[in-house]
Amino acid sequence: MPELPEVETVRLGLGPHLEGRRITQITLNRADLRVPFPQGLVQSLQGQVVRSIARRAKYLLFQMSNDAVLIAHLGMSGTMVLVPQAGYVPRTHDHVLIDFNHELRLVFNDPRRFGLIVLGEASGLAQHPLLAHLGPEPLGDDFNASYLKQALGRRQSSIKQAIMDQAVVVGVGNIYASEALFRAKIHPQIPALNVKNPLFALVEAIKQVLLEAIDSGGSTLRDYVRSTGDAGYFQHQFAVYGRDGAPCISCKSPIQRLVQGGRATYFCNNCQKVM
DNA sequence: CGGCAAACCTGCGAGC
DNA sequence: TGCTCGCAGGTTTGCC
Repeated sequence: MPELPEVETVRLGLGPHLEGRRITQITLNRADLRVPFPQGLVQSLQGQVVRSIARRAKYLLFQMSNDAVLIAHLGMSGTMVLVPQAGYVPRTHDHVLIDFNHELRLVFNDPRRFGLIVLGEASGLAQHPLLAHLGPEPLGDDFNASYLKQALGRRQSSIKQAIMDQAVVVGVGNIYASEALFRAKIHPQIPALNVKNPLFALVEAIKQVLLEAIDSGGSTLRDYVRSTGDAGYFQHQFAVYGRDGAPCISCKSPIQRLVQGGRATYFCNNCQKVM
């Protein structure tokens, strides 16, 4: 499900409600998601106060008062929704419940179980195996055209697959890769090393589309909802994603669909020609 | 190291 | 109504 804008929307929704709150109870309704829940997960977190909720790439990082960090990933279909404990109605795939004082309950639901919840430590968190290999944040200053030029300089794979590689830049998934390439007028099948001047436009396109999507609360296609349970609405702004056969918003020629690395890519063959 | 297919898992819509 | 197939916001693994 979630790419950076969706994860960031969840983070922004959870932070004000959970920061400063104490975990009073944790319920694990199964033993694992993509990976087993760590031994000691409950003991490490129970009774601790959430100091802050951060995000790195598509990971949510709950910094606890005891230096433990709850690292959560929503996978393809995960959601984190806050509900009043009293009003909670169990649903299929509610795998983890985290209760806070003042009767708040954080519900982690994930039908496909591609998400994960593990533990890290605040000190040296960047060295955690899940985080160590990640590239720069797309909204930071260190993600810029000169960085991207050196990062892609020897890449034979397509530009679309390259920008979805979390070692190149984090947070860009299948939707926003297509959308950013459309905005930068770059054909998705061009080998990454062949993209020269448009790299500046691509950097700007990635930043813009992610920021606009965050402003819209993310994109809801199937599973994703905000921490309030409400849908995002950036899906109504898609220029190309899921629009194969429909007219390009710029030139009216039909949007094309192809498959790259097993993932659907949408693009305008007329507008996206830049090498 | 690079690139790519397959694997992980459930649900939904399309087509027969 | 009910089956099968294909497809879905991600990441890892194993094979060339």
